[in-house]
Amino acid sequence: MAPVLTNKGKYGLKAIVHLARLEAGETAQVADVAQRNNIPKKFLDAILLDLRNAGMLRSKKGPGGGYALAKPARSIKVGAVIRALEGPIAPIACASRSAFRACEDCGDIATCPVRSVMSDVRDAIAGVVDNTTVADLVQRSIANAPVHADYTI
Amino acid sequence: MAPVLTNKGKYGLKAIVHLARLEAGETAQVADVAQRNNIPKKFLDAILLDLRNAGMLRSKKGPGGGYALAKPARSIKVGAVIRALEGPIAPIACASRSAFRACEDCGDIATCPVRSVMSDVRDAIAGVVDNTTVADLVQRSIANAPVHADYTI
DNA sequence: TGATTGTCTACTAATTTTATAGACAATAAG
DNA sequence: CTTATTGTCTATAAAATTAGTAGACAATCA
Repeated sequence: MAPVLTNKGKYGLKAIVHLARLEAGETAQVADVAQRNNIPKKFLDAILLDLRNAGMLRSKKGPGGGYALAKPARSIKVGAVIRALEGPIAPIACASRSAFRACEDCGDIATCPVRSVMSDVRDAIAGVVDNTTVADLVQRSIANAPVHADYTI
Repeated sequence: MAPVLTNKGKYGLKAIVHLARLEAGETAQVADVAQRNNIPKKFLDAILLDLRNAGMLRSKKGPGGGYALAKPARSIKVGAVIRALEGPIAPIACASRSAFRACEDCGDIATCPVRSVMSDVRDAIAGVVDNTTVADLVQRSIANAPVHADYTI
């Protein structure tokens, strides 16, 4: 299959997890997030801007500025991040709820078997990404880490 | 998201459902399958060839030739069709079982939260496409069709 | 032998992804 | 109020992928 999650979405998820791991009130600069996660800085600029415009991040310009979450990590769904950066999650437009569009080659939507199974796929994907939050991702990355990982060289 | 199911996969599914609706022993020519499903003929050539090489279809050249299923529709999984035409179903290579590949920007696969949630998505997608057969698609397209559809003008 | 139908390679066009460049805007510090 | 810093935004370009086409070739049947 064609990639569902492009670099844009991957970088965005990594970045928002990075921000979710900051202490309360703390901010991080784009350059720092980019360097620590091996993300091209200019590309990350555009990504964080999208997430900010979607209401998930807040930002501050000037010296000491940077980015932070705009709301609690547990209230930010992975699906919202992906939709903000990549658009609808449906594998094909005719199976999308938010951006339905019929195929030009489709004779009858009601009887199209491709649409039927891809609707099921859409629901299955949504079932995962809309029931997983950024807070869950933070917890998993910690849970999977070796003990004392922070203290190794 | 980037499209998961490209035209290639969509056309392939439509074509194999078309073939599954033939009567036992019957074959269909590429030109006919293409015309009836609004698929570019030359493009469909390549698609059916892929499905044939994957062992799902059999073909016969020359006058009276054509394509037919190589095995019962209930034994052909939608997932197999998609994998044959589009490759692995995982949204990202690091979450693939059949074609795993680590991201270049990834520091540690074990703690990567993106990989974690995308593995769940992969499993969710596989849960649908590997539990749906071409026979199921045929049945749905019939079940959803209006009564006597075959007799309307 | 000739018409028909699938097989296969090579190629091109269109679209999407992945960035990069550079001007601009806001803010803090001196 | 000037300067350095950091985010904002538009425009553009390179690379990769998808979508489709062209045309020669191979097998089969009448």
